[in-house]
Amino acid sequence: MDQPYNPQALEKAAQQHWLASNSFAVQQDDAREKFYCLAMFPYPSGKLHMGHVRNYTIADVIARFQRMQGKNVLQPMGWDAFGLPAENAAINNRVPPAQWTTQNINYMREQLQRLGFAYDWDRELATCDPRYYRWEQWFFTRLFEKGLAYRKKAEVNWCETDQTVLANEQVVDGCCWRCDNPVERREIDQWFIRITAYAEQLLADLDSLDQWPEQVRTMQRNWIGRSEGVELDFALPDGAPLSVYTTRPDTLMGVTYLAVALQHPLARKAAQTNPALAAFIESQGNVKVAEADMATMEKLGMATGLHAIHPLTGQPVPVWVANFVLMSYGSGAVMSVPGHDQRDWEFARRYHLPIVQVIAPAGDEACDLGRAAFTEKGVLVNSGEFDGLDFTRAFAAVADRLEQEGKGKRTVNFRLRDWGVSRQRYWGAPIPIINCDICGAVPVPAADLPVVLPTEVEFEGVGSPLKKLPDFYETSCPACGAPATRETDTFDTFMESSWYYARYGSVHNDRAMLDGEADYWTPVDQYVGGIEHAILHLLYARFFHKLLRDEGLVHSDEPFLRLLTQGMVLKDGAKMSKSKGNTVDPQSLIDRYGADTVRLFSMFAAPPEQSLEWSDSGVEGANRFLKRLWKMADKHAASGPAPALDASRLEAHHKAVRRKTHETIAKVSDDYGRRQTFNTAIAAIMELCNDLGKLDDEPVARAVMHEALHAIVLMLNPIVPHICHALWAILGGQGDILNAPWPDVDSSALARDSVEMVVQVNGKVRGRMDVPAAADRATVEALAKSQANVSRFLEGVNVRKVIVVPGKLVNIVTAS
RNA sequence: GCGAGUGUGGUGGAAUUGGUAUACACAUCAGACUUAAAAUCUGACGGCCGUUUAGGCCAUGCGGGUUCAAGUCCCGCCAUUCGCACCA
Repeated sequence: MDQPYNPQALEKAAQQHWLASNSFAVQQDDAREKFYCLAMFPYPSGKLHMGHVRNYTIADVIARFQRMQGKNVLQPMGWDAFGLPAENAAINNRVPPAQWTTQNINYMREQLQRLGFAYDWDRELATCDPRYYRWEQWFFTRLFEKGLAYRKKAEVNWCETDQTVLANEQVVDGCCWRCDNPVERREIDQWFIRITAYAEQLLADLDSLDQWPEQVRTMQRNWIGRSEGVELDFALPDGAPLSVYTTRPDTLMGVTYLAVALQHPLARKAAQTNPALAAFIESQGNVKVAEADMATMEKLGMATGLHAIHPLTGQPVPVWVANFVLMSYGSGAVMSVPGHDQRDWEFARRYHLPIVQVIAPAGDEACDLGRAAFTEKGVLVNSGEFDGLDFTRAFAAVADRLEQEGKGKRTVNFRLRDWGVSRQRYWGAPIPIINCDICGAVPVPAADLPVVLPTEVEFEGVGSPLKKLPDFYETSCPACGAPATRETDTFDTFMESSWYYARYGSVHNDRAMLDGEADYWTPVDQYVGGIEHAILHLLYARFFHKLLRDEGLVHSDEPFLRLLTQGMVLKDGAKMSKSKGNTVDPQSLIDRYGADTVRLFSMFAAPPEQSLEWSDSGVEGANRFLKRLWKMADKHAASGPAPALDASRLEAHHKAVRRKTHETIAKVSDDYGRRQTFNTAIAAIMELCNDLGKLDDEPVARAVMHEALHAIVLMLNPIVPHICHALWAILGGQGDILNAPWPDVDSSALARDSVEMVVQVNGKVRGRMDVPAAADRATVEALAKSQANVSRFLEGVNVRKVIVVPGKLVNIVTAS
């Protein structure tokens, strides 16, 4: 009795209770609805940062809320354990990546446990564990056998000094981040997975994801980038076709030059006999392999001296090499129409190439080719037989002509490229391929999996350690038995994060990748993670799910039914990062205020999808609220049992508090379940607490208070589970609050005798009035006009109309 | 460069379907308690004008538009954040 709020002690007690009761371990249970709640697993970088705390708190709130709805809730946790930072740490600290990673995992696991997240720790997994990645290796061999995995040459950022491939983030201003020497592009053999074969499905199924944020679906649609166009051939002097893809065949008669990528075979061939061109191509080779850099660099080109024949006019058109043409999109060559494409226009201006108008505005849009390209769709001019056609007809007419003459065909094209999964790095899952001089690339047989990554390695940062380990790479061909070499590239870490959600369901199964239990839990009902993963991770995981489905391992089309993308955590308006020196260590806050305060603040400070501005004084405010709540409940309990509530015998001011209680239950339920705006749920509970503080000590009031406190503790339990665990016991709650049912709204408590309405004159608020809830329109109107400050504005003017929004406002519109 | 967001008091934010702008909290100021401070409790708190009271005008990044009514819808800008395929 009269105990102060002691978060450190009560949080320890609650966590020990959960541990002793094995509270969060779950099994398949067909009697209840299942709910699979998942937050994106962390990379074990060292210690938790505020972004983690926010991410995992959001998911934990949802998981605990759903459990109180009576569902069978799975919430697992694991580690995205492979990746580049472990290699950097190995070089800097001379500690093997595996050891560094394991240490980090052990520390971060303790931090997560201290925050009280309701995880089924029995299902914990780490992607660097051979028991995990062996199934990924097996699955890759299945994809290989199905023709969905293949090898081709692709460009990487290469540092000649360090003899190593650099990630885009390791290239700074065109130079290596470590040795500062210029980086060059280099083509090497790499493994790819045919995501483009699933492009149509990945696009179409976005329509079914109606519980995803619209912005994420839009971004994925744009990323996939389906377009309908025409692939057509210009004829080179030797008769060979130069194939280009265009979405604007209506502008075909306006082509004044062609542009090919630096890597295009034609460019390479021309460079052999043209030293100036060779020098130009060479000079453009140090732009890093990133689309943003390609798109923002200065647009440069050079004529090859070659001309190709226009398929319809028969006229020769000059062929240029241009640094902005992407070899990876379409055929690596484009037809340029400077009159109607702004980039082509700028290039033509720079190099004095002709600009021809073939589209005229259909309406009154401005068109001045001396100032800019006209890029709208319009009506064809200067196009011979096609003159006068609009876009749709011109598209059809030109496409028909090309198809009839065998010079082109209608084509659907995607911006999406196949997924390159090879990494020339050590700390990743080995690609399970054996290279044999006789048989070529041969997948490692299932019986020989996993191909285990050696963890006792010397790590120097120059080249891959695997290439220095004959014990690892020397082997024999599984097909013919001849001496052969094991692949030393490892998988892109997106491979591991693309299917981990499914493996949690069958994490202990060492005979199969996934089983019936994984099928039971999938798809994930609620996925929570950073907005920065809106495209790549989420698209790869959607793709992988379809691959798993087509292998018969799961029986759904999509992995994540509902998605919540959380915003960044900022400090002083900037993203928290070590380099900016504006990080806040969650651990020190937990030590000082307890986990509940940290959880409460991160849920209260902003809606989950928006960025969150960190505030130390805001954390204190959250702590203050918990202290007040504790004191109020403790005082109430100390006064002995409250009398039973008799709703029919409440006075008006008691009735008002009870109405507030049930309005709050209704709002908070909606905020948790439908809106997922936890900040407004907390604000509503705070309002209710403020009202309760004004209640007197009469027995009737204590009954109202008792009902409200029970509801408050239940409603706050998902956010601050430790204090609620303790308060539940103090207030005499039945059983474990984890499993307590969510409070119900008593709709009879919501009834009102009168409502306040606003009165406007010409849209400006001029008064307020209490109106009987049952009043009809005429009564409301008359009452509004009789308000003193309203009638003042109505003197001597005619009322044109009166708008009544029942229960809200009256707007009296006067003739002006 | 392209794609997608965001912008409201001194600060974080609320306003859910076009209907009372600024809920809730932080900070600040004043009061109570205290020898004093902290903690706690109570109150004030967008700007300007008026003030005994009542009230009025302006304000949701900027400029237009639609509407009886716009933070919310439309058009055009500005600033800023995320992503751009080898960071995770």
